[in-house]
Order: sequence, then structure tokens, then C-alpha cells
Amino acid sequence: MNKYNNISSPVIKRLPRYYRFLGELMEKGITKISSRELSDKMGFTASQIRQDLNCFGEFGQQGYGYSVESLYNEIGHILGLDNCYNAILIGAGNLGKAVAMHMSFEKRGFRLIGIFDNDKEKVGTNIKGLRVSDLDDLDKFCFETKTDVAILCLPKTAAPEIADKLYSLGIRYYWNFSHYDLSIDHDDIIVENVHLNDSLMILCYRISAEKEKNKDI
Amino acid sequence: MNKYNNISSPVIKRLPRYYRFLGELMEKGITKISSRELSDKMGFTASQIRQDLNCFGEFGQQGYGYSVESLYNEIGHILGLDNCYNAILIGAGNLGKAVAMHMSFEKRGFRLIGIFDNDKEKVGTNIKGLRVSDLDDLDKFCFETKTDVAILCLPKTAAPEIADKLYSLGIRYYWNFSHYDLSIDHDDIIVENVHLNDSLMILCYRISAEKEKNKDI
DNA sequence: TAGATTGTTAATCGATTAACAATC
DNA sequence: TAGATTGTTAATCGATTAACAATC
Repeated sequence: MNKYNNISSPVIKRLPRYYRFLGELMEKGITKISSRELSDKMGFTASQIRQDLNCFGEFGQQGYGYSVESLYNEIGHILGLDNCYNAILIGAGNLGKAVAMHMSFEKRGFRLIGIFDNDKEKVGTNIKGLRVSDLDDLDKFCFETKTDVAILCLPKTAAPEIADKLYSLGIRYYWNFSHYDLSIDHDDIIVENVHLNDSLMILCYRISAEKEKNKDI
Repeated sequence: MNKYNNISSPVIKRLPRYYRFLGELMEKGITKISSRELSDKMGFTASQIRQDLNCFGEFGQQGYGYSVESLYNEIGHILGLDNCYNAILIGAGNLGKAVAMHMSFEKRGFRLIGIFDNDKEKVGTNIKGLRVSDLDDLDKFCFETKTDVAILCLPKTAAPEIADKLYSLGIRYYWNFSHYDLSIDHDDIIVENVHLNDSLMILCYRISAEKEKNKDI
């Protein structure tokens, strides 16, 4: 896997998209595809697709194209989806609940093994077969069970304190839905942010910019 | 606002981050900041910050820096947050509910004016003061009320049909949480995607890649 | 005025696209 | 074999960084 080193961020961000499209092609029963055909469907250039894939190896066959199924599996393997990282969810509010219910963690290399909240009313309830635990029991849980990833679905105000606690418990990987910037405090962690507010603001910008453009015409 | 034309995508994506950080500085009572100080806090280079801001105008004062509050307001205005675009939510499942409850639409240039679901059990329930309507009443609603944006929180399978309907009703702006690629069918729409699955896979990749790297040492 | 910091131009870096030889 | 399409190198394009004159 040495070859996966130093892959640029734009390439990495395109990988899930390839994976998604190849999955759809498989569902449609398509077994073979050329970079040109993929290009038409996905909106990347054929050149870029070939460049991207060649970061990881030679998956195609000259004069033929790519086997959809084997490329799908290769990309899944590159993404590490055949792993099973233990994840805990912090915050069982609307968002946390939605994330727990909505995501197929197993298909994405994870397993949800615990849900925590500090709201005593939520403690004891069940979400997707998991009992919501009291946040006070987090230390005990992490000592007993190896936890790789923390999913943060909590308010910004609560984030710094809990982030510190999680770090002290040895957790280094985060899926962060809170608006707190985790990487401020520690630089040896890996954080994937889902900033819904940012996304909504970008939509607002695009709408506003387009409306202004039309005004000019 | 002509000057806001043709701003590159990387710049646009950084704008919400500036906005967020400036908001925090304001809360801390900081009134003045230099590009250098912002650079230290945000992890962008000072040069990039100055370049970014100069896409939109001259907000600083040479020898002094930037006024936090006026820069915050300027960026809010650039983003169009002082607008009030009418938005409807399609899909009142866990995710839709979380989005409705969790987001401060008003602060982000939007107003949530309707929630729709095809599940008769959900119809009539209340989310954030809004009654969940039957999806069959969508046409009527859109004829009566100007709707700018549709927020899609529905399963991939239902997406194509509903996307078609929304398009035929004249809706051109979408905040898309579904795994369906809206821009396939129409190229005159603006879509901001939130692909939670993609985000989770990217996290999986980063964890896997780092674990491999450590193995080598 | 002197020091600081912007706005802006020029240089560098990296990512995307084009081209083509290798080869199935 | 001839046609097609990859893998890969070279050219282009765009974004980031560095430098510095303008100026508060």
C-alpha cells in the first residue's frame, strides 16, 4: 500500500464519486467501461480519470477499457472500506440520531459501537439497537473497548471540553458535525468536517451571484 | 455587485470559514485584525487572505489591518446572507427532521416555509412549528407561494421523480442530501450537495492511509 | 516621520488537459 | 492485423505564495 502515499487531496475527494458511479453501473449490469464513457457520465475529463486511477495502479486494459466490477472493488479497497473501525457517536440530538439511523457504517468501513449524550432524558433510549449511554460513562467505555473514531454531533459550546476528553482517551480520528474547529488544539488528529452551515452559505452565495448576473442582462 | 462575477470556486468555499472566524473574533470583543494574525488563526497564508478579500473590494486599511466587524458584515453581504429565499424541505425522515430543527435558516439567507413527505403517518405532524404536508399537495403549494429552493432529504430511489416534478414547478436551486446526482438531468440548476457517504469514505481513506504509513516506519 | 500592513504584481507551484507511444 | 484505449509524458492552465510599492 506504499503507493497510496502522498495522493493529492483533489484526487482523494473524487474517489467516492468514482465508487458511487461504478456501483450504479454494476446495478445496471454494465461490465465494461472506457475512460471516455465514464467521462461523459461523470463530467470529469477522460484524461483526468486515467490520471487519477494511475495514482494507485494499472486497473485498465489497453484497447479494452476497465472492468466495472474489478475497478469498483479496487477503489473500495483503496478507500479502505473493507476495514471495520470502531466508532462512537457523541450527541444523540436530532442530528446525531439522523446520522446513526441514516448511515450504513458497515458499508463504509466503520461500525457504530456506542452512543453518548449528557441529557439524562435521552440516556437509556434506543437508537438503531444501541442504548444511549451517559457521557459520564465514556471513560469506562473507552478503557474497555478500543475506539477508533468519534462522531461529533454536539453543540459548538460543548465541543472543546469533549474534544479534549476524547483526545485524552486516545481518540485521533473524528467525523465532525459541530461548528468547532477541532484541529486548532491538536495537529496529530485526522478530522473530516461536515459543515452544514458552510454548505448552506455557499448555496446562498451561488443563488445570490446568479440572480445578480441575470439582473445585468 | 458586478464585481462578484467569476469568483473561483476555492475562494467561494473559503468565504464561510472567514465569516465563521470573524464572528468568533467579534464575540471575543476583538475589533481589529491583520491578515497576518488571521493567517495564524485560520491556517491560510496572509497572502491568500489578502488575495481572497481583494476579489470583492478593498476592505482593509494600509498600516492598520481590517476592522473585524465591518469585514464580517461585508462577507455576510457578499455571501448574500441578508436575503430571504423561500425554501421547502422534501422528506421528513430523520435527516430531514434534523436539518429542519438544527439549521438557523434565517441567519443564512433562507426561510423554511414548507415541509413535505409522502408518508401519510408523518403528514400532519409538526416540525419546528411547520405542519408536514402531503407530497401530493406540492403543486398547489408552489402555485400559491413563490418557492426558491428545495432541500432534498429523500432516498435515492425517490429522487429522480421528485426532482423532475420540482423542476417542472420552476425550482432551480437545490440543497441536496440525497445520493442522486441532480445535475445529470438539467444543467440550468444550482445544486449544493451534502454527500455524507462521500465524507465518511474520505475519512475512511485518510485513516487507512495513515495506518499504512505508520506501518512502514 | 517611521513602522506597519495593505493592495497588487510577479514568481512559483500544483493540478488539469492534451498528446501519443505502448499494447491489448 | 487494425482499431481502440490505456498508461504516461509534456504542455497548459489556474491557484497559491512571495515580493514590494503604495499608503495609512
